[in-house]
Amino acid sequence: MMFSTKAEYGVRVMAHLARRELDGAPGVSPIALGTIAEAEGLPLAYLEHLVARLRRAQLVESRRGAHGGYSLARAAETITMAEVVEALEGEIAPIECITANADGALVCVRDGQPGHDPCPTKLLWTRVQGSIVRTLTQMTLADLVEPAAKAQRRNSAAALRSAGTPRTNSETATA
Amino acid sequence: MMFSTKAEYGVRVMAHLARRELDGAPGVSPIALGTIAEAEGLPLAYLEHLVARLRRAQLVESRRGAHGGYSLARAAETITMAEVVEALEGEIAPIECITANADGALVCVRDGQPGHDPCPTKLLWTRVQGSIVRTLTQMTLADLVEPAAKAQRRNSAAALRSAGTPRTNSETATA
DNA sequence: CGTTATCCTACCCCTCAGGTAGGATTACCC
DNA sequence: GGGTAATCCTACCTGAGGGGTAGGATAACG
Repeated sequence: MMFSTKAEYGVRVMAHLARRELDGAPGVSPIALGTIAEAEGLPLAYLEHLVARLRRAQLVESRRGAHGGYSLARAAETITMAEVVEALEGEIAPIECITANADGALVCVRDGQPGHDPCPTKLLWTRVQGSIVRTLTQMTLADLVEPAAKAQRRNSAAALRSAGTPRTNSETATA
Repeated sequence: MMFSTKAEYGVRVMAHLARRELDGAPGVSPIALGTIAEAEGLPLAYLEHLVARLRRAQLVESRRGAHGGYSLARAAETITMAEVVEALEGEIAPIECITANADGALVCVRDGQPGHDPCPTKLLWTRVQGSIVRTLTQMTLADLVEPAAKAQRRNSAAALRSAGTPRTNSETATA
């Protein structure tokens, strides 16, 4: 596996927060981490570390003390999965030598040594990196949660209006 | 970094073999690993492990004894980078729970537990996996080596025919 | 003031990446 | 056939990092 469980668990926490934000009142009370840990079946003490990264990246906000907890720092539609994964895992790069300088240009650390062409393999890794980052950037937290929330609304409200909601294309799993 | 140096080094070995195949006579003597190790500045003993994986995946062929070495098992145009990376790193999956069953369909190991929707995050990881595999599959070893070989021919033969070779699009680095 | 939560620091175990070492085997060449 | 140059194979080592635990300090309710 290429991403650790940091990304997996952390994304689940973010999804949990986003889902709550769709259901409940918008600015209402934050969710305690213990609640999320229990619901997702993940160890609380470990989630604390992950959520600390999310907080430092200003993706979640915290309220301390009794009735404290976490909530999204911004609307789910404005949070890209690239931000989330990067906050959890660190910079996204397929291998060490590929890095992205300020805005998007991919460079190989061995560039500028005129002796040899930049590693001929650079072409490969830059493409891989580009495709990963593009995929992660195109998808927002809201995209992740929407289908589930829609299904839930369909179940709980039992077809208040059975037709009409336009089909989003976000469930067509890319094979 | 998401791929280890196994992928990085191994790809460089494959590129080295492919480049030699373009230059020299096609079916000529194989290249000793020591030669490659020296040229690429990589430890021989470690490359032996990597090339063993490539051999088991039938991507390279070996000849033992004096004047032995390695050569590509197939033409570079028919070897996709997905094969190479997978031989070196094992199955390509962004996280543990996502795997690809026989032919391309991506499944989450937690699918089929009807209690909860398959992890809502599945949508994210399947997309990431898809984009990585797609990128890796679309590119062949020949694509990697062609630009370098072209530049080299341009330098050494000093414009035998200065025009005519149709432009391949493989150098447009995706930003 | 007690309770409930976030915060922070330190530690721990185990796997695996990354590499070394040393020998067995095979094939060429003189 | 014997030296020699290569692949092959197994075992081992070391450090870093993943995946947690533990315990307490701090803050906000009531």
